[in-house]
Amino acid sequence: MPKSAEFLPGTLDMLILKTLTLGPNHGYGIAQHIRRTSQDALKIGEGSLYPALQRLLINEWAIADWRSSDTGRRVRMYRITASGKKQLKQEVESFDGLLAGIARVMDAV
Amino acid sequence: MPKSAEFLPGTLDMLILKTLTLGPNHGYGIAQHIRRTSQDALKIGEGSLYPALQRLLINEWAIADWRSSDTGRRVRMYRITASGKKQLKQEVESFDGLLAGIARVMDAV
DNA sequence: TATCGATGCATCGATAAACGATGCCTCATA
DNA sequence: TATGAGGCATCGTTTATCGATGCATCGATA
Repeated sequence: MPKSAEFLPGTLDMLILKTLTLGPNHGYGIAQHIRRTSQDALKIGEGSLYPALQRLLINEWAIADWRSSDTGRRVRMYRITASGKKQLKQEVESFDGLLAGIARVMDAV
Repeated sequence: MPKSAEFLPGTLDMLILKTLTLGPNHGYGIAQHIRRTSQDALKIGEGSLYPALQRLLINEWAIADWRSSDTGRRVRMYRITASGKKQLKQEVESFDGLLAGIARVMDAV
């Protein structure tokens, strides 16, 4: 597993993909959205964020293009693909399954 | 994170500690209990199980002693400690917090 | 005008958890 | 007597995450 379980490892891609279903977004914006929406329960560092975004691109679960303002400020906008939506659905199903399993163990008497 | 997310990384110690609150148990028995109770959702391999048990011992969240039958069959029985129960409580709280955060993100519209 | 904090990109090395494979032993049963 | 289940454990590999670092833009404020 991860270096330290700051938050649940393995769920990052899912969270990012979910965020992208709300509309195209850029890295920093995605991280902010996750942090705010989770009410600070999930703080994703940049050292986790950008590698995760690379994974999404490599697997073609998202595409990206650069937007630059006239002043030279550049932003990389990510957009979820159809394949990404399929992947998200699978990850949610798998996550829910694991969660149900964990719940059964944790509730056992 | 882990080599592959066969099940949610970071939850293994919690699951084992929880299992031990049901009574002393040995490695194989713990794994069986988790598998059965989770209805096969969680299958923990031996390459994950024994290192996890070592962690519990090192942190003194559990203690262990060998039981051998007259024939020479040996079993290592694990027992949760008071410190282990405290740790379990903390892990459950942290887990629930993360879960709530994830839920908020995944339910966002 | 200089500085500071937020925004924004990205990489690097370290860490550690989980995994599959492997090896060895006992025991019951087919 | 071979097989499969029960039982212990280790080894090497993989991989995700993390903190630190580096660089640049921008608005506000001191």
